[in-house]
Amino acid sequence: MFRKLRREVINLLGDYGEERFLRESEHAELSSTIAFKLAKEMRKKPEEIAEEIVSSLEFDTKYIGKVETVRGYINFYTNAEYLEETINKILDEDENYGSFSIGLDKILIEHTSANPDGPLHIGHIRNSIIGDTLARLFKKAGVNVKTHYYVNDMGRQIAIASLGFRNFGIDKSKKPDHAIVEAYIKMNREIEKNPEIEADVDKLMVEYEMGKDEVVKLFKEVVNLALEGINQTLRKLNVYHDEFVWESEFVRNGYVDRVIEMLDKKSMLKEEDGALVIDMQKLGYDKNVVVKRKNGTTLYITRDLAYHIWKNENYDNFINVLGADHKLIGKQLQDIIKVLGFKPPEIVFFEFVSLPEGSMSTRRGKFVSADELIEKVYLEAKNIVKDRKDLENEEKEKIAEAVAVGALRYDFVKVAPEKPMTFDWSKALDFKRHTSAYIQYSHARACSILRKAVSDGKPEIEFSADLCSSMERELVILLSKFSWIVEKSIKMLRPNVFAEYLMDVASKFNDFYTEHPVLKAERELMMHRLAIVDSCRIVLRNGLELLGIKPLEKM
RNA sequence: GGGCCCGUGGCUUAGCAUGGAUAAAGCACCGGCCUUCUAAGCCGGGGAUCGCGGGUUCAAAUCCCGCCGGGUCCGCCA
Repeated sequence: MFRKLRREVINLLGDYGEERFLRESEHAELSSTIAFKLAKEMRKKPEEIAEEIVSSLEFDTKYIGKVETVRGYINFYTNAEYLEETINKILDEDENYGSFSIGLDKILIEHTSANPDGPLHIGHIRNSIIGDTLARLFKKAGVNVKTHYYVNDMGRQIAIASLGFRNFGIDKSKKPDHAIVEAYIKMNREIEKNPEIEADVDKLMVEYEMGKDEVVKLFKEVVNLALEGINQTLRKLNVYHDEFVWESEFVRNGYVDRVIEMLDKKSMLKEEDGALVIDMQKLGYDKNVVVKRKNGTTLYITRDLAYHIWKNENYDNFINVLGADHKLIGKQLQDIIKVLGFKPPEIVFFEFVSLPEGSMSTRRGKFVSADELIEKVYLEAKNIVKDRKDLENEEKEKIAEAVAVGALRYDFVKVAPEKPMTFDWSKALDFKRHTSAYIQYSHARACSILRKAVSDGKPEIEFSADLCSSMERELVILLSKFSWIVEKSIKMLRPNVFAEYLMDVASKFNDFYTEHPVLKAERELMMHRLAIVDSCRIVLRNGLELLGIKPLEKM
């Protein structure tokens, strides 16, 4: 609805309707600052220009109720019809409320893609949560979204993990990713003590690339075990991938050779110390990029280039979610893909999650695993509901689970991707304001009122704009912004924008809740307020689902 | 050394894309609100030279330049 309102304001302003001068503000639904911009060239005061613009407008509008000028600002306010249509649309569309079409056909989002050498840690899940939330937002915007986990099965890490697996075996009683990482850490220590083992690692990598049966079998076993564990963790977090694409596929299916041919045709290749490199100086970089080692094997970038050629052949748009440590290689990838005449991926970079004692390292076993975090948060949530007498045990467990996953997802999604985060247990275990529990709680409160209305035999609802208090009006306008915020989040590739919005809705709903008794109100007022409560419930529920958080009806 | 990112009350953040109206929240702290739809809630209070310095502008947390502090990258690793 708000998108419609914006369009109406833009059309009404005509030549003055440039989007960049339109603001959402606390003073009005929308205001334009165009008069300030024109003041200089027209050599007039902004106040006068604003007045002139407003008096020249030809009102033939549906949702604009009032236009005012205040010291140069042109302020637009909505009318009763806008409020009524908003509520009716929400109630009518229900689970589809907020859906719209942003005009993109299909998109591929690649995220998480952690090396399959151990469990996901809290840095990886920042990637997963940003990627999964973006995927949900794009779906809401009518885009056909597919998600990929790019499996780095050819890396040195995997060779080391495989070597560890072969030498020491694994503890089969443990979750497979945790078992693999033990072998991996142990093998790394072994290599530190005896650096000559590096040669075995190299040999293994060559053999895997050449496709030696026994080595392929070994790598696949290790990678599959790690992925099995990783996928269990992701499913707990409500993170889903449509496909797991293995790097080695691109070596085996000829794409890697094709990329090297293409690069050669563009005269981008040269030899350096027996290795094949891309001449990056041509693209303005200091150092060249090796695509084939002296021993004939390929590198990560070679396979990644091949993967992106494949993406170009199968999708129109693609987004990668990557840690900020990949900024350089990400930019190189984009530039090389462009030179080859293909479309580069858009990349969402997120900064690191560090521990208070410093950065994490899988190799040294210095990390907080996602599983450990989920478990601790779950136990804390369970501790809060344990004394409740109105809930069955099974229900308490479900609530604790949903609260735990929500707390985690919200903690990570609410922070802008470019901000570095330092992990803090006390904050992770907090369920007060500014957490998903607050939003879930608001939703549960709305459900509770509606449940009671039904059991009291007063289920009729009917919104009436005339009965709106100023607080209710504000709340309804906020509800009307749902799809607009989804659009904004997608355009900026910042899911935290949507997370913030939903918190606002919850907060305004709680304000409404304390100030406006619903079931004790007179019949008409009650029907009116029930309509607002139901609309809030729908917006909160749809919003939580967009964040991959389970809406709870009781908690 | 060079590139990129971050720096907003004691702590954690929003706002920065597209400059605009008294800088917005949470945690912590102090004080109030459960015979009334769930207190995982609500209300009130104190607390900010928006890292520092310059510039552009009628107007800068937001744009530009310099500096300081922190992070990160600059592998025939991924």
